[in-house]
Amino acid sequence: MTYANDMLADTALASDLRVTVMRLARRLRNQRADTSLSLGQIAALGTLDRHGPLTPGELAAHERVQPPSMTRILATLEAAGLVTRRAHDTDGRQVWLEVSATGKAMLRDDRRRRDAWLAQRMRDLPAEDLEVLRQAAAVLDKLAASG
Amino acid sequence: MTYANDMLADTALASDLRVTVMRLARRLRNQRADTSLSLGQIAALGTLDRHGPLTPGELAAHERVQPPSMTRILATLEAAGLVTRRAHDTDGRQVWLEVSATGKAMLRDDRRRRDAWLAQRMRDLPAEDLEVLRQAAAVLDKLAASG
DNA sequence: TATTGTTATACTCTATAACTATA
DNA sequence: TATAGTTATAGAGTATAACAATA
Repeated sequence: MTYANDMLADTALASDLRVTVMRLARRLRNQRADTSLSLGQIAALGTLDRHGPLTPGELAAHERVQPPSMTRILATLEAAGLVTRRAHDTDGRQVWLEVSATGKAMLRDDRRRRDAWLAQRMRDLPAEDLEVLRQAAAVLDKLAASG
Repeated sequence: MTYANDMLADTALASDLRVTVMRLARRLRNQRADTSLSLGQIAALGTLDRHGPLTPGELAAHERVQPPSMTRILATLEAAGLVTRRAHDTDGRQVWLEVSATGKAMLRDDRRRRDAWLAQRMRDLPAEDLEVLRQAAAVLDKLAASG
């Protein structure tokens, strides 16, 4: 196959890559820790952990859900002791949400299990494949961030 | 942590790669053609297209949903003229499902749009990055298929 | 009696609309 | 009046349980 910077070839590669990425993502998704939390709940918890204290409205915007949906998600997370709320400094209508120590531990555990699954499979790869993955991680990141 | 150094490095790479793959998959997923079909409906149609004539039960097993859920999905796909059914040869209880010409055209269009989005972004990458992606596609495929 | 597929019904998740409290 | 968050209610989507037709 002589690819060069041929547009047709790029489209074929894009097609292959898309199918491959989606397939691997499906495997990784199914590998989630067997907690009682839903995917949306885990996602909200993760976002709150990464982006520091947020108000319910900000968190809803981040997760691309409507405020009432976030209210429900938060009710579950608070009942499980994973998220705490504290008063806003200046605005009595708003609230600040934070991930509790329990919540942080849960996220760490969730990530650890997912990483372990992938790392286990990577151990079966030859060294040159690992080198390819190292370089690919950066390039895939560019793609995900672009546009 | 009593990991060997290379094992630690692999775990870190696994973590990076997992986050990256999931992020790109999310972008690709959101890039779907703006049809009235849901993700589950598109997935069922695609599976039926790839794996030839299937019975509702077989298709449900493939998609990891329960038979009643598949019944509902099929009702929508048939109403839209994307799937047809025909009598089983020997077993009167079973039915064979097939993707109609309209359904095949819809799938082609859906794939074309997704490929176009990714290919467009790949055009902004330097040649050496494309070479990395070419090699990575094969390696990622191994990972997705393993275990 | 077992199996394939459908219908009946319930649960989860998310949405829009209406409400309460602060600004 | 406008905004942040919650409560009320409705619409997808999938599940289990019960049922009809066939093996």
